[in-house]
Amino acid sequence: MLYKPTESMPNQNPQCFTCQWRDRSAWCVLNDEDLGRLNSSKVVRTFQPGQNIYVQGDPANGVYCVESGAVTLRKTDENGNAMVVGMAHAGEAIGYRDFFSRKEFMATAQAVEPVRLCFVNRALVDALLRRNPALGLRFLVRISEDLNHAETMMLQNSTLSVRTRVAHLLLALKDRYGEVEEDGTLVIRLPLSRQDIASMLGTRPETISRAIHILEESEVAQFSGRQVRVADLDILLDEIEPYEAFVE
Amino acid sequence: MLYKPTESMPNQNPQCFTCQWRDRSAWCVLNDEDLGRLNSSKVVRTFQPGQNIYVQGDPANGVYCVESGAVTLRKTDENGNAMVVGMAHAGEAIGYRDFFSRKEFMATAQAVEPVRLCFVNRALVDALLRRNPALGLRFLVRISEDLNHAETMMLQNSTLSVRTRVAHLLLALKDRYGEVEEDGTLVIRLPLSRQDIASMLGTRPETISRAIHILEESEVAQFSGRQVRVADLDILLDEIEPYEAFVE
DNA sequence: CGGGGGTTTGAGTCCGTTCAAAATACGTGG
DNA sequence: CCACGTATTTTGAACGGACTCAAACCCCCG
Repeated sequence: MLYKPTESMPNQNPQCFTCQWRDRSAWCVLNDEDLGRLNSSKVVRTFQPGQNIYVQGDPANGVYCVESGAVTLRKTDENGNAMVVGMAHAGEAIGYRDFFSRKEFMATAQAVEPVRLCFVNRALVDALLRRNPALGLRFLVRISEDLNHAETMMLQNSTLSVRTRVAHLLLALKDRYGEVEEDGTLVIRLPLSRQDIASMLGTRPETISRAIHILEESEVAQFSGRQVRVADLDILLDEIEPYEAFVE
Repeated sequence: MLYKPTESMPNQNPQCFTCQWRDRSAWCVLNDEDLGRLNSSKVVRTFQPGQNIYVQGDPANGVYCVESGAVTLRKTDENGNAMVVGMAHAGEAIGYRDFFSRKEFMATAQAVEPVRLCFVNRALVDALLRRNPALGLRFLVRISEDLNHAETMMLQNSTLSVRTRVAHLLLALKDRYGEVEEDGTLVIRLPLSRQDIASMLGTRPETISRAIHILEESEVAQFSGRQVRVADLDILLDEIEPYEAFVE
């Protein structure tokens, strides 16, 4: 699978001032002067699907900011077990958790779509933090949300069936990767392979296949490759609310 | 079970300046003036085992700092499933994650030992953060470590057997709750009930009982109530390193 | 001595895993 | 454009670890 840079990445040298994510990213608190520093010091890099942006164990010498595409964050333990612990999409930063807590990355970031991102080195991040304390608070909010998300996933993984977890994942992906057709059908284009989905839900690819099979039999969703069609969103929602119509 | 306040909490009104955790807590970056503000505004509260310090859903209107005792952090989902997502011990802060990210607590904090802690209200935390940006960075490091820990637990819960997870937990608790006898035996006093251990490892109390039974049969550790005796630490370590002596 | 919550043990079941093979998708080279 | 080799996905069958339900046991306290 080859992607020509000119196709998916028309703008070869994006400017922070005109970045479409400027208002939503953590950097939005910067004034023009500091944004200028960021703009001139950042390094733009591109990655093809499957390529690693950084690897667990690498020195965490900066923060990355996704400009386009999607990224998985994968954690591996000493026995070689691996798991996708999160994703990052356009407009979001990655690597900041490790940047703040450790000297090295505690996860591997891998492109799942063609990715373009900006690298901000440690010296600059430190300088910006000193000049604008609000930036630190921004990251504080981000990481707090990440932590809440991680603990929510932990709870889900140990209390919910794989089938229900797949339903949860579909609902989480629908905002970013879904669109509604004229007849009301929700169509989601999965950014992840079955293997990655399995890894993300803490289970095996075979189990994901079976869960998908059951969801299709139950008329919840139709899968063909990475395309998912959900005719009735309410049926999908029923999957995650077991006791919905429970009347005392 | 009744605890007389005078027994476990001799010092009724601790001063931040003489706090034994002063150098280790996030507040260590404060200068004397700010520490004085903290000292005069903080509210000291005590809790008995089983009592809730705050409940999931409460407005997160401040940060708590554990002065003595131990606390569990328990998260509950909309179906009523609950899980212990973490613990906090003397010298550590709690509630800061929710304080920064949300308007309400995303977990319930419960005393598992008699607890004394200091409450710092939102206005003061905000003021201190403004006056000393380094305080924010301190919390940033803390939360980053929490996040790393949460993701590590996630990985463990979906790749390791309950038996191995119990071994991991013993090793994690030994630093704080263990002591070594003359003959080299490690004795750990568990701060948690079997129910809480199960909840912490994402499983059921019955499964914990069985895992403990097997660990005893395997001569890894002897359990009697909340006391655990580990004769040979290496045997316990073998539990968590499956491929230790693997030679190519 | 008699509750009552927590813990342990037992038996049966289920969900997810494992191992293996077949089917499908995909990128490459002819 | 089609044929081929490889990687991913799906399906099948058997196994196993953890769950559920239930009863017995314990220990702490009243």
